[in-house]
Amino acid sequence: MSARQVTLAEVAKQAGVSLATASRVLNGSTRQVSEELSDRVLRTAEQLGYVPNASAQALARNSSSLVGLVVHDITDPYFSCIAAGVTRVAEEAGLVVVLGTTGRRPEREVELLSTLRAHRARAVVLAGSRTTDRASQARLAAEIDAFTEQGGRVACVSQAKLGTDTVVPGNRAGGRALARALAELGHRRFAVLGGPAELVVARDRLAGFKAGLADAGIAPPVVVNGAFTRDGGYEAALELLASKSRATCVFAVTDVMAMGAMAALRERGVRVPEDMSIAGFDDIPTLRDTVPALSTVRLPLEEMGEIAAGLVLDAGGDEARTVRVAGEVVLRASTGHNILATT
Amino acid sequence: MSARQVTLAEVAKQAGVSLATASRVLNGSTRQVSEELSDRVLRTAEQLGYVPNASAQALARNSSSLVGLVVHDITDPYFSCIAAGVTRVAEEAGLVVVLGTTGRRPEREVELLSTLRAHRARAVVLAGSRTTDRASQARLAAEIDAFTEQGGRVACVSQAKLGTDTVVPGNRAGGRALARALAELGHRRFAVLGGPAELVVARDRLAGFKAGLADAGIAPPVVVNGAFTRDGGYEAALELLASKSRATCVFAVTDVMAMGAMAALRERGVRVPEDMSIAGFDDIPTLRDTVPALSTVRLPLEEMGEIAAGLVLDAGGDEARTVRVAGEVVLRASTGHNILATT
DNA sequence: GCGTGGCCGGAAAGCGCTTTCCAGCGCTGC
DNA sequence: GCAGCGCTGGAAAGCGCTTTCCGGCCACGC
Repeated sequence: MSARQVTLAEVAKQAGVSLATASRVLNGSTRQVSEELSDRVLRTAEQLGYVPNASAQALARNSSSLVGLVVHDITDPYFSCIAAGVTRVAEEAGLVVVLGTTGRRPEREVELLSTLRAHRARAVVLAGSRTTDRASQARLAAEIDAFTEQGGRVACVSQAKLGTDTVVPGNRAGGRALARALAELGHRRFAVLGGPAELVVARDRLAGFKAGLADAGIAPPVVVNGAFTRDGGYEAALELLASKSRATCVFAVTDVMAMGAMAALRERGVRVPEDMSIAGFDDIPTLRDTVPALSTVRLPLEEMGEIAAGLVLDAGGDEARTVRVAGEVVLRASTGHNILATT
Repeated sequence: MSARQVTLAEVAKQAGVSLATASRVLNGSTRQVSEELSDRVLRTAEQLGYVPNASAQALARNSSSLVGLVVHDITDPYFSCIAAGVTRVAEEAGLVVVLGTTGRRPEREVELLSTLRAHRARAVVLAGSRTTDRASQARLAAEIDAFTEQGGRVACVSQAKLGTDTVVPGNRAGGRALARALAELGHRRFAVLGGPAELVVARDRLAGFKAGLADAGIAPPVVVNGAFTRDGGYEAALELLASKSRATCVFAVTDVMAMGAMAALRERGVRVPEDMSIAGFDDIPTLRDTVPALSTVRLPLEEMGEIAAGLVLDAGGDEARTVRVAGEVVLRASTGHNILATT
């Protein structure tokens, strides 16, 4: 088996031209080749089923057609939406997407970046969330530097890294707007199911939410932290219930967490929104059909992926660009009016 | 900027050894190198921040560390779960996953395979569903042949392609078991929201379901075809309602379609399960918290991805292996007893 | 004491492609 | 009529690595 691969040399020989000519025909260099030879080469290439060896090209050109995409968990709809945006843009540009998953371990992010560097990836989109841990931050920054030094470009989604292009969702503003909208529904006592304390995204959303409450002259919320996952939301909600909090409305910093929280409430016989209103963040498409429909802050996730890919693919100047995308509050059935509203 | 990349040659020179020795140290060849030199090389490599050029390695070794993964839509939880399984196994094996999305266009699948071939990918997992269209089948088969000829391995999920390893979920058996289980709830008139007629997966599930009904002595279901997506389910359900079918239970061949269908029913004021029972297929984890909880046939999606990756990564013999994974009927709240059950 | 292996280092030949450089040729312009 | 230019084709030098092959060294055995 394993009929050896057709090489450019074979095509050239078969077509009776030099290696150089064949190469020029088959990849559109700046140089012209007469139509006759060009035709001949094209035809023989076709006939022999020639496929260029991407590694050899990458080596000779010193640049590959790989684009990295680093996410925590491709199963999480948040990331898969972003991934969809990134792949669409990359594929249109004729590039190939390398998917790396970190499982939320910072060191894995560094490893992946290093691997991507080994492959001379042209660019990489970091979609994971930034943590506040100093040490891993520093290692990541070093790796990013190495990557850019080598000529690669890096863009981040939602984590402003020094010197990289970034797509920044309005986490803070979204949280704030949501808090106000919920206050307008008459709620006065809030709880928040926050993500891990060290996650910047979670902190921003929480901070915005608190600010919004303050705007409305409402006391700060009870905050229960949990993992940034469905189960995290579930556990945090149970904890909240156990704490006998008197909150009438709970904000889960993520739709996925909100789903977990709703499951917990349901199990405990707490009705949504009658007994408790709940809101999330992200507006995950897959979850739009749930009952009761989840109030949330909509983020254009796929578009964010596209923007990130766009940033990272067109060279751009030297300085880091930042694209802000706004979140839009969407109130649905999971949040009701609080009839008991007092001052 | 762009401090040029550290090469093996530089490391070797700096360490005062030959290129060969440096290479042997830094990638564990069969040959031994004295501890002294080895240490020296390791140290300088570390010091200089040496990262091997993967393209050059791939070229020299004539094999890369890339594994392809082809899906229709990474946003679809079905695929993202499989993707998670594949990436986990691949990353453990020190390989890098290239993600390609087809947008359900068969020709795109062929293109991707060809790109993967150009990159000398070591293996590829095809997770897309097979269609019955002759022409695209043939082109795909040709491309697969070319890929394997070149030494790459191919595995498919749920589509038995000639000569490739395959992970086959029990679509037929699952559909059949589901039909029987629903019949036992007393339902006698069924409808099916089938996927596109040319999708083998959809057909198998439908065929199994029909067989199950036949087992129970029940008349064949009304079948409405729609796209293999949430919207497809939504549309199909509307169409079903418009047809004034008297079905008391509807089977959507996919959980995602079932979600769309439930949305349609809800909009039309049809209660689930009181007025209409509904069941899906796949048991998508993200959808497990929906209300009413969806009855379905559970497939171990991540595991299927892992198995596929495992098949494609360990060489195996020459003949195609097939691993069957069973679906498990899970009845939840979306299917109720049919109290009006007659014969 | 010398022949014979076994080991380890290094030189060098690729891997398949790109790209520079040079040679040849037909034109134009004076 | 010839210098000079622009254009096309080919030879060849890499790109950074792996791996074969060879040569030198040491240890061992007779």
